[in-house]
Amino acid sequence: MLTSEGAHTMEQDDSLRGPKMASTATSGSDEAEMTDTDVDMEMDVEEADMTRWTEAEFEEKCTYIVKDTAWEAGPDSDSVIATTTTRAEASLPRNLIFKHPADSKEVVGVCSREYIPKGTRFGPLVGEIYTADSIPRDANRKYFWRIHADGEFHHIVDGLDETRSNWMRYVNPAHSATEQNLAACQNGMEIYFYTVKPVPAGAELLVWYCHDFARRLHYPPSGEQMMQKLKQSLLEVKQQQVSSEEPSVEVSSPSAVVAMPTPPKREHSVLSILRGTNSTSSPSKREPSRPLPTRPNYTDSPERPLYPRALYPAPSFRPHMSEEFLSHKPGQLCYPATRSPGNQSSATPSPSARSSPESSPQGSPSGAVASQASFYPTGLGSYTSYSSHSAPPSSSFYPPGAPYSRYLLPHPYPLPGGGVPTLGGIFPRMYPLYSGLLPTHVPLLPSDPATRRFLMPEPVHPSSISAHRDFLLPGPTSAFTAATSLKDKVGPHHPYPGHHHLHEPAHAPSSGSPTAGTAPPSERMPTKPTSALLGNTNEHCADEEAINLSKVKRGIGSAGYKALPYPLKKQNGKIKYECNVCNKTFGQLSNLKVHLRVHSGERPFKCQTCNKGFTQLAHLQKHYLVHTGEKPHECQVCHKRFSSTSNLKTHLRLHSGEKPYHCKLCPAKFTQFVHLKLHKRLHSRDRPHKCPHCHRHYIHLCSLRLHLKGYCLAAGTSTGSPTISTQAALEEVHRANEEIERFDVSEHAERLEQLQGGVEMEAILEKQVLGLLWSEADIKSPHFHPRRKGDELLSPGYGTYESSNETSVIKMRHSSPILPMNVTVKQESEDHA
DNA sequence: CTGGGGACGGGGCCC
DNA sequence: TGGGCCCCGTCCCCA
Repeated sequence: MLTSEGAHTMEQDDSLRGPKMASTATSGSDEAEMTDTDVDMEMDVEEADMTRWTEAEFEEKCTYIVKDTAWEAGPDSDSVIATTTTRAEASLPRNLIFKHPADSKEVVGVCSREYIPKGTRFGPLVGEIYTADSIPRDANRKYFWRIHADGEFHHIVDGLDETRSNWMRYVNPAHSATEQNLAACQNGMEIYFYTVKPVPAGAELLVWYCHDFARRLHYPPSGEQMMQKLKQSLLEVKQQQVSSEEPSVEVSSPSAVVAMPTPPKREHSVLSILRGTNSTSSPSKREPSRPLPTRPNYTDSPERPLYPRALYPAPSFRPHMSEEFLSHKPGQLCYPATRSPGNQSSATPSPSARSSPESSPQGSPSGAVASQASFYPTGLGSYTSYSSHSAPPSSSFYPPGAPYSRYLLPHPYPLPGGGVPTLGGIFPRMYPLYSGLLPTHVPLLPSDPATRRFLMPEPVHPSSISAHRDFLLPGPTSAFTAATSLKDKVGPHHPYPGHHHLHEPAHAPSSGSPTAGTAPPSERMPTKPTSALLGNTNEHCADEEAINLSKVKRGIGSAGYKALPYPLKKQNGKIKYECNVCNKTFGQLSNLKVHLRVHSGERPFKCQTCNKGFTQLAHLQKHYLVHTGEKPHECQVCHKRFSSTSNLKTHLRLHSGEKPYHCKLCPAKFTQFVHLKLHKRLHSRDRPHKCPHCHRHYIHLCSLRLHLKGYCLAAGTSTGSPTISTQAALEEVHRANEEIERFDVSEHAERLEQLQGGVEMEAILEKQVLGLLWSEADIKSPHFHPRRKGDELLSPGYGTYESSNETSVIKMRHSSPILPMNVTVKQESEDHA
């Protein structure tokens, strides 16, 4: 989608709109309760160079909180989730997505599903807690995170065990300040990751310590410096021809983890890495819980430098999202719940390459190169090959034309020059040290004001004001869609508000749903829509809300800051949620979310038997009766059975004799609307007198002439029609035409035509058919019922002209408001013609 | 053409 | 908030 012509559509722009936009909108809202200070603070976040922030500042100023997806099923639970995924994977917030290598479901990184604003907090990091005394002697320290209290070491949070840690363990370390988008901070006794820059959709989350944290651990303030440091060390080691049997140093205390420059035990020799060969040692020895995966070896060339994959990406390289992602199986995207335990065994080569900056960043170069996938000994210092690939533009996840490509709203994020990031442009960011070897002309992140403006346009809809950043309620698909109103997101070029959402496969239902039983384990019937991909529209857990942390901490009532992801209206004192596409309003947000699937085309509920998709689970469940043949609804009169209540109700009309669909042109009545529609065709046949301006045609010329006497909207002023400017006036004209139609099919028109009347006659006709309807004298009368049965609208000479529609009491006016129309039977409308 | 039924979409409301 | 249930409406097919 890099070449998509829609690269600059509003949707994309809007999708990248950040907190600044939202807060700006908020500040101008009537509903806004933000103080100037609040706004300033948020502006601070937007403008600030967060790399210099203290941990306290992160905690105080950052605006959004994204919590983990609830982990309700314990490891011993019988739930589907528990049996198919680990806690670490299941905890992934929905606005994030795992990165997988090809042909493997191993998690090798974490990417954003969509735009994530600057100042977003993830966490806290979850893992096993070790005190200085409880650290296992043989502990793998690659996922260690040190917690300090009062300047002293307090305990370790170990993210090694996927069943006891959360998704944050999978976040790869940042090579440099350029690519770093997360800063790890300790707030209280917890570790959090804060976005230090806006994260475009599809970008990989790459973390490095915040200043305070790094200083506390005696680490370089940036991954770049760490890289340089390690690179230098590596060269030294190389010169010394360190053997692969280099003894490792066991670290026996947490402090040693930090202070000691000695790396933990390695399995890969420096030599082997330099040769681009794998260590002969078994990966599983080193990483029992995460065996080495089998994956393409891009480093088998001895000529390749430390970043072989960066420099020599395979021609067929593409970011390794899940297979499902690439194969566009909506039901099996990288959703934690769909993961099977078996897949997890194919772990990445170096789990340490993951999220733990604590493990032993200061490890020796030998450690850094011990694994081809790990240039840093452990933790943040470890760089896996996969992490090197980092996050591609979202479009890279979806081949052009892929069914899901259109669901990625932020596709290629727009660039100032109108271009989009290319693969070549990605590598410099991923591999800053070697960026000189790759095209660097395409910036990847907005660093200049112009770009920022481009990526974060001002709000376009006043109602988006409500979607300020203080409280980000998850949108249909993501925690961050709430940051902007849906209307903003949709934009003029984007009729599908939910398209930026990935179809998130849902976990299988635990209930005895009729559809559940037939689906194979791998293709269980979803119980939750995706998207938000909408949203995954999806269907967000309450804990997935992004909350304005700063407001909360300031003790400001949350109610006044609750932002709504959709434009609001107040009707009769009740809040209504308005669809930005069709302007329909809904009393409940959930209804709107479901409704939005109509526009997005999202059909997250798929029948496993016939693969048909549905927007609602209930529809799928009803549909399934087709396959089972079940007809749960029985007619109590004839005991005939039906699959739906709707059809039973229609059927019951046969017994009751009810025919609610009346033809307005003749006495015909029907039990079903469709029958009325078909019937109506009869009335439209053999009408030779067609209006030259609109679709109407009449049996009699006099009817056409009457229609042309100011009642043809299409004719406009050329025929003397008044300019119709109000809805009420339109309705009046519409009803007038209905009256003309009724007259046209009546026998009175037949007789009138034979009279060959002149202009004077036509005037009389108009007055008779229409004029009386809105005579001021009659309007003034509260008892005016021109179409009341038995009334004679036409002069005695024309006999009685009576509409077949007895209840269509038309009350017209020239300027006074239209009186209510009593309709007791269902009438076909013009739209149905 | 009319009548009957099947299937499905959309939305409201309640929990 | 999201799921479940219910209802209405619509389209299609067939006798």
